[in-house]
Amino acid sequence: MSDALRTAVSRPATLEDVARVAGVSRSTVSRVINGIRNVDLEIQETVRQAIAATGYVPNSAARSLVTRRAGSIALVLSGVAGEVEDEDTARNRVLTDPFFGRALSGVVGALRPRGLHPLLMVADTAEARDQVVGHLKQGGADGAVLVSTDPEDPLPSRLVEVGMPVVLFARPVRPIPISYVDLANRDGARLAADHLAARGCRQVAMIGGPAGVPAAQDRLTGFREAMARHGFPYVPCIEGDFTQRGGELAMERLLAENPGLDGVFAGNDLMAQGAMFVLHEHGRRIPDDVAVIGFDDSSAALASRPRLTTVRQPVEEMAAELTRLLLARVENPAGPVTSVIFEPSLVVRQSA
Amino acid sequence: MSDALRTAVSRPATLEDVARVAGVSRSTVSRVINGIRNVDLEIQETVRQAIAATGYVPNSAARSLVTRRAGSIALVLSGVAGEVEDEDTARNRVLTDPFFGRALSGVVGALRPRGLHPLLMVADTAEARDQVVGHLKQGGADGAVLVSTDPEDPLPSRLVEVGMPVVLFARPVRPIPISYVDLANRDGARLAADHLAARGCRQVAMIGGPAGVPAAQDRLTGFREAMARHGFPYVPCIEGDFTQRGGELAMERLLAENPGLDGVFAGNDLMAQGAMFVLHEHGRRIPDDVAVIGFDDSSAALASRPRLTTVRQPVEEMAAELTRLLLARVENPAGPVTSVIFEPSLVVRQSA
DNA sequence: ATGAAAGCGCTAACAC
DNA sequence: GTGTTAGCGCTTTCAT
Repeated sequence: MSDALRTAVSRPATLEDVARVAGVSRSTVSRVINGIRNVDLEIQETVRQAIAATGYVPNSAARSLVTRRAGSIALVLSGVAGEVEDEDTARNRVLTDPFFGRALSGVVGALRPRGLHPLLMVADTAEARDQVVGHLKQGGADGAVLVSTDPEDPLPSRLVEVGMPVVLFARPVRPIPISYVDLANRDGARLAADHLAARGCRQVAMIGGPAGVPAAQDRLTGFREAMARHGFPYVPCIEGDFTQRGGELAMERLLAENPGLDGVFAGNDLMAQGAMFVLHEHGRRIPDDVAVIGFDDSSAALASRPRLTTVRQPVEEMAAELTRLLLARVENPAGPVTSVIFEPSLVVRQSA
Repeated sequence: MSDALRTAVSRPATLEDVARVAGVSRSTVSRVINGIRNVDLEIQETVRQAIAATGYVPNSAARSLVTRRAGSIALVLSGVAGEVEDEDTARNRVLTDPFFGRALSGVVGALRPRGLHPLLMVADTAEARDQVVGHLKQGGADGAVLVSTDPEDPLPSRLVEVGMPVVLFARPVRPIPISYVDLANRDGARLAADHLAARGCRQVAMIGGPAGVPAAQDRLTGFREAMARHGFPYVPCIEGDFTQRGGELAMERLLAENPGLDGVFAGNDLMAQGAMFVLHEHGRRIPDDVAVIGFDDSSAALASRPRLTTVRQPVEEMAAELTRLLLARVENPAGPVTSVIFEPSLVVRQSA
């Protein structure tokens, strides 16, 4: 094989190669590729053929270097504060959470039409957070969708400070200039309360999420407010940690303290599922003895028996909208900070 | 603000800036950053200070352009052939599958020490597959970890053909030169068979995975072989699709055809869970009337009552090893093609 | 041990 | 409408 030919085979084609084959200049080829008008139609065709003939694919590094666009965005899972668990277990739990899968699906769906893909980053330690910030500052991604499980997570503000386009899934604890999507959590809790009240429950309790999480607070507040309107001024609540096990523990305590309980509202489906297991163990029939309502409408809701009545959170749509918010910010970093609040709905199944 | 200062503030520092501040040349700074020896210790220190002072972060596009390394790898979920479902639903199902979360966790864990992050790509349509191939050829990633749900998926061979470093989760249907990790599925099935036989089950059946999937075939073969050794030459099997719903459907049929059934082995936990629901509905006690064994040891196994006895697949470790296999190939594309087979173990809980 | 200089492949002024 | 040219920020010979 001649040296010339060998080179032609092994080295990926460049714009220069295409230009030579088409008999035009680099710029013209570049224009055709980037869909810029002002190019003669015949020449366009010639160029296209040359591209096909050479098997040319634009080099993204070269393009990024000059456009200053990475052409990818980061999906950051942050604040996985592991106190008891080790790092691997914590990461595992978050990535296995059905909520995460749905969010991911929404992000991927919104990115697809633009030909983009998310860079997945897990920032569960201080070191990992630094790495994430570094990676983004390097231009590793054009922006970040942040899903933070820890309300005290410092990452959102840090990223905003360095001028990165960032958006947040859920309202930040402290007000910072950042776009976000969230659910009308109080409305969701009200839906649950109304349903329980309408069923005739007279002694209801709640299994709440971690006290520091705004969404958990809102759900508790909303639930208590609505129950108060129904004539039940006091609703006991035990704090859970959004895991099934947490739901089990909370339910045990709730049952011990309120044996006459006939309704439970859990801050998410996983905890509701745990609660149902415990109720079952204690011989309570669901929904006849105790009605149970969850939150999220995750896969866990359908994968439990009886099927879980739950407050649906349109996670996929929320994540998709959030991604579009980010993309808008990447296009125009000086644009307005927006937030979009979604409305929950009650999905009535068998548990209440 | 003066023009000069404004520039200094807004524009990220470059190697040149650092060099000027440190009073050395670009090359020297580059050497320090890349940890190349042959640099005077004092100068190294000066350079480090200059880096800190300027807040310099290397530009990854520029680096990639010259090194021809993207510094990221792709995690491709492929072959999500949706015939009944629409695209969104299919993507959702895969991303929400507990198996996926565990695999992702393993990949992330293996990448972290190298400071790398996975680019997540879902290739569920022919168009999406082209996009993935294009992205990789562009240099969007240095290699790909492929998790393929469809045995007929053309992506593995395509990627291998274009010379991309690729590795596969699970043995390819047709032999192609590709590194992979897999589980000793037949051994796993044998574990289940032995346990069921030891319990005294006399009429067992299986809910298999899709017939075209090698792992599903191996589990069926292994189960039948082992049961035959225990004196049960024929084991009925209904094919499921690895979803809970599929498990329910299969169990209904199995029960209709074999009312005297006292043991069921399901190809994965999700189907086992569905089977348990159906058995429960039909008044069968688990494990007293019918013993049930799943496969995977996914989160579903713990999230069911009774807790599922299952064949554990060390997905996280497998994914981590797979990632290391890929990294090795990226380092040395001419290196050997390797496959690593992991051993399953039986996790005995309550269902059998 | 350090510096000078040549690109990597592309886009975007700018000129024609 | 098309070509010429000047970089983008970095690594890497090659001199020194």
